[in-house]
Amino acid sequence: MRDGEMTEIDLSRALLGWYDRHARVLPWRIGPAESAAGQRPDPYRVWLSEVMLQQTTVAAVKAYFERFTMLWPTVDDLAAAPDESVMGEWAGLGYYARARNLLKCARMVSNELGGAFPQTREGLIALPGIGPYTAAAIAAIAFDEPETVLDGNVERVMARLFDIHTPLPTAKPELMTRAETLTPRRRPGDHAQAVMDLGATICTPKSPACGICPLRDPCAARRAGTAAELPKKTAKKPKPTRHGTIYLGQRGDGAWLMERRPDKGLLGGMLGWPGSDWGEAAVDAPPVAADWTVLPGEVRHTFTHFHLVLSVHIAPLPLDCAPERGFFVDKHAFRRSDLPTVMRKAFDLARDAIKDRA
DNA sequence: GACTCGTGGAA
DNA sequence: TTTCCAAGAGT
Repeated sequence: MRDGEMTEIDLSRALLGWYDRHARVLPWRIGPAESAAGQRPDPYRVWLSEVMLQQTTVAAVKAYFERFTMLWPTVDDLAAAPDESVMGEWAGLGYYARARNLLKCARMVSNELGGAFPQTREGLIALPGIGPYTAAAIAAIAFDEPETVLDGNVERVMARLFDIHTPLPTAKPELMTRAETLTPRRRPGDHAQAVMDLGATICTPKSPACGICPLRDPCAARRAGTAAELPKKTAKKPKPTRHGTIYLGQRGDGAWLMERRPDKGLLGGMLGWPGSDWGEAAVDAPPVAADWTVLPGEVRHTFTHFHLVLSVHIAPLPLDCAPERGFFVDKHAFRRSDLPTVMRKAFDLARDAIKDRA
């Protein structure tokens, strides 16, 4: 079949037919049969999943989604939760501004909107943490509004389907236009999820499974043999390496000296160990005078835009210790799982060193 | 438009 | 080991 013989309606129909048979079963979804029959998923669960899924894999999100909905089944429950609880439960998932905005958004919906999410893209995008993609996704999936989502999956599928070689992000408007032409008036929510499922399971970044793709016939890139090299992307800058020092001090009663990081910036709002700034070289900056010991080895961690090497120092602290910065977290209140990953790595290094010494 | 902002799995 | 990258948003 040639390109011109398949209309947008044909493409959309082929995709929905595939979705009806192969839709992934996910905790925040209803099935395609229920959706086609007019049922809708819980907007709270759709919103929560979409925020968690921003730049994050389905595999990583599942456990967090289950835990959040167990602790806070409704948006009102989440709105009433203490900041530290939500940040602690988000720890390890990354991009912590999402958690801060999640709480802001939940409290706006609960306190100002009567606990009901806006049903339109315009209403949703006005809320914190909800951008162009997420607003369209919630409107389409939760309310079956005829909105078009454009995420990494959709970009890849469109670039291949229409053999577009313009590099991202320049190509975004063009890809959006293409995606819009495929969005059907019936079942736009299922259509959105169908394109994303296709991108996640068939039209994958590396070695796409074109042989079993429902759109293999109309796909221009497959015909041209360029599918695997699309979409084109502009080259990224190399990551510099930064160095720093952090301090794990433990009082005789087992309490740890910790600090809450400021809301703005890296790991904003998260619990962590006090330390130096991170720069060209590691500098000494203990939070309190004590007998600090440098641990052998180091913590290595890579963030989005730099590598980090941390020197870890430990010290026993007196019961009457009065540090300039931070506060003590009681031995029984301390939870490793409340920490972002880089802070967990430092804790593990210190824990092992203390264990080996004993 | 350019930067910032996490993490873990796959190749 | 390094690179890529996953349902992006905020500044």
